[in-house]
Amino acid sequence: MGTQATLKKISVQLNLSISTVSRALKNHPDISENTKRKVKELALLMEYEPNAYAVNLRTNKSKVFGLIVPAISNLFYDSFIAAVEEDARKNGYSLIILQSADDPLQESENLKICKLSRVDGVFISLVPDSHSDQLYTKFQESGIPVIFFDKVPGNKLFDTICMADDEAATIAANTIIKYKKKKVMALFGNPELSITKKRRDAFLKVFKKEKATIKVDIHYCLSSSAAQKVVTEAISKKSRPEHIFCMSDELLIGAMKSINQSALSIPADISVLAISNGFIPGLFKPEITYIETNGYELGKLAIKRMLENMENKTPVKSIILPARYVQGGSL
Amino acid sequence: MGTQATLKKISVQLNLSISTVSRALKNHPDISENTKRKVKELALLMEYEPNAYAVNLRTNKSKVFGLIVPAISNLFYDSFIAAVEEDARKNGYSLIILQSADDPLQESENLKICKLSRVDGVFISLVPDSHSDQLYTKFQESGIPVIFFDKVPGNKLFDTICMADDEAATIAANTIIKYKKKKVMALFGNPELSITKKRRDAFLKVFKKEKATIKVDIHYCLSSSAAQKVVTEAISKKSRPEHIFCMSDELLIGAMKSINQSALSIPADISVLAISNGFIPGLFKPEITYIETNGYELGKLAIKRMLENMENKTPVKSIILPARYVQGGSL
DNA sequence: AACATTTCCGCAAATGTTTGCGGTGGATAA
DNA sequence: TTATCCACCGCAAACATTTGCGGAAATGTT
Repeated sequence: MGTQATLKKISVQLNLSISTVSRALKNHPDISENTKRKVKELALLMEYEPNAYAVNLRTNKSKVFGLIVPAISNLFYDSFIAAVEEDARKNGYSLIILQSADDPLQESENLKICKLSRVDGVFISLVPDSHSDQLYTKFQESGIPVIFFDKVPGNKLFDTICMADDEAATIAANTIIKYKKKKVMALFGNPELSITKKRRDAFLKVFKKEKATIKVDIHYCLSSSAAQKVVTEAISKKSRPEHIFCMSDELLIGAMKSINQSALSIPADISVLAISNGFIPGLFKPEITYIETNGYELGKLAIKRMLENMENKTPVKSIILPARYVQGGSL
Repeated sequence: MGTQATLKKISVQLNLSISTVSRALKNHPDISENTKRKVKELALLMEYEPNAYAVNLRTNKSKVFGLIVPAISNLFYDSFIAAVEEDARKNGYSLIILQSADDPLQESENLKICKLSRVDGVFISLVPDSHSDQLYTKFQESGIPVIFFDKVPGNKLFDTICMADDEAATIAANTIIKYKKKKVMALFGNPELSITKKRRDAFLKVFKKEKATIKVDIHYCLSSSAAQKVVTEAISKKSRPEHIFCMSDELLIGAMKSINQSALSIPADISVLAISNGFIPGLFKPEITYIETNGYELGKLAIKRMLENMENKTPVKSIILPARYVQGGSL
């Protein structure tokens, strides 16, 4: 602490100016090989490390990205974060991670923290009822790229990276039809979220064509336990659903807890299909058939896009990750 | 970007000195209420925000903690991170998160990144075969607290926060004995890890007293799929185990996949007990009985300890979070 | 020998804040 | 009146780095 090496200390030792030392360490062509060597040797010896604060102040760059998610402890987000972190580090960037706890105020707070710590870019997945519009537009205006993923704003004014939500939901619906299920229970998340709307609309659109021979019951559940509750209720009735569709891992977990507590067996008594990150479905017996939403790949795309933006500002873009059908034994 | 508010700009507008503006915003007693008011008003109007880089440079503090884990995408670590993040933010700190990918080199890299970005403190869970000793001792020496959690160094020279590993393993062993299981298969993780050693030793110690009436087969598995493999092999033999113990969620998942693919039913044919974070066991049917290792609570303890260290340096301390037995239906 | 060019390096400003110290003007006390 | 004190404020250094510009010495060119 007391004896941190600085450019100045090196320069004094070698009877050079600070600027020469600085340039020597950066291989500036103005400096002779000889002094470069001497400087570098001493720098190594003194364990010199550039003071990030000073560099940041001078260059007005921090080499840090902000990453805001509703929650870290989530199978989708944690793999997303993992992917972003990997490639960020490879490119000399660090990640400040903030969680909004599904609270719009918290989210605004987090955006402000990003602003204060002057990050070079922001990744964000919005909470329901987000009202942080002015905050992130201000980022954009001041030239700091904001990349939205998963839960994105409705309009087309920003960089967004999403799953192919409609494609996934369409695949799901078509699969259900293909298996000739007539009584379908469909579990969706918070209806305020664009992701929910997209999946629901695409899902229903497919069934609209089926001339009402199929009964589709939509339920909106805000949590895993909520899903468990409605499923328990539904399967206890005599006219219980033949099939349960879950738009997320969270809902799938709730549904499966309910089914596991019942006497019903999958897929004989009731079949199950989900949109999922892929980890959870493999834990059940039988393994659940799902349409994959790959958080890791989404993260890779997001950081790639961010690095592009670091290079040179490109026009706003919407990236969509295609869906993939993974066969299990639940349907 | 071009028009960021600074102390200087405010001071020019009001015909004051920079220092007066600075002090006014900080409620320094030297400044009159009148000027304070004027300064604050203008600051608000101009949307002044202190330049973090400059503050850091001047004060030599960053209000940032580094957090290094083997992997983010992990049910234990992500809840740990979530807990730390919550309380860090409440106290004005941000979190830089780095993953070591079970690679000692990566881990050293991460420590260096923490050093370069001059974090105010470090949380770290070590990878197997970690050789970053010099790195983190250097942190300590330069007055930057390092708090180890979960996977900690063997010696007692550092702040550590762990589960009550021996207690958990002891409870597990005693439970197995209580249920009169005679052929036990025990799955442990990487034997190089102190956490594995602690759990294994405590586990075996209990059985040592049982005069060899119980057969305990220890297996070390480095991954979920490795666990799946050894379990599949074991239960296919005619003298298959009556019970499977898993020291972690990861191993439990592998074991359960194997059992689910077999015709064996739990707990009739084979019983299961795990040490777990608590999320995974609830997904199976029947729910798995487990001894809880609570990542979230561990995180709360870790950040609390860190904040204590920020206040004033206290002597090295080892904190242990007691274990809790949670009854499921698998035993 | 005079001039031009290259090679190598230092000066000083600039980034935005914090903070020790000193200074001014006015009120109060002796 | 002079000394004392307080309330209020500014000067300037310091934090460590980057970078435009200019300049001296060495080398090359006529």
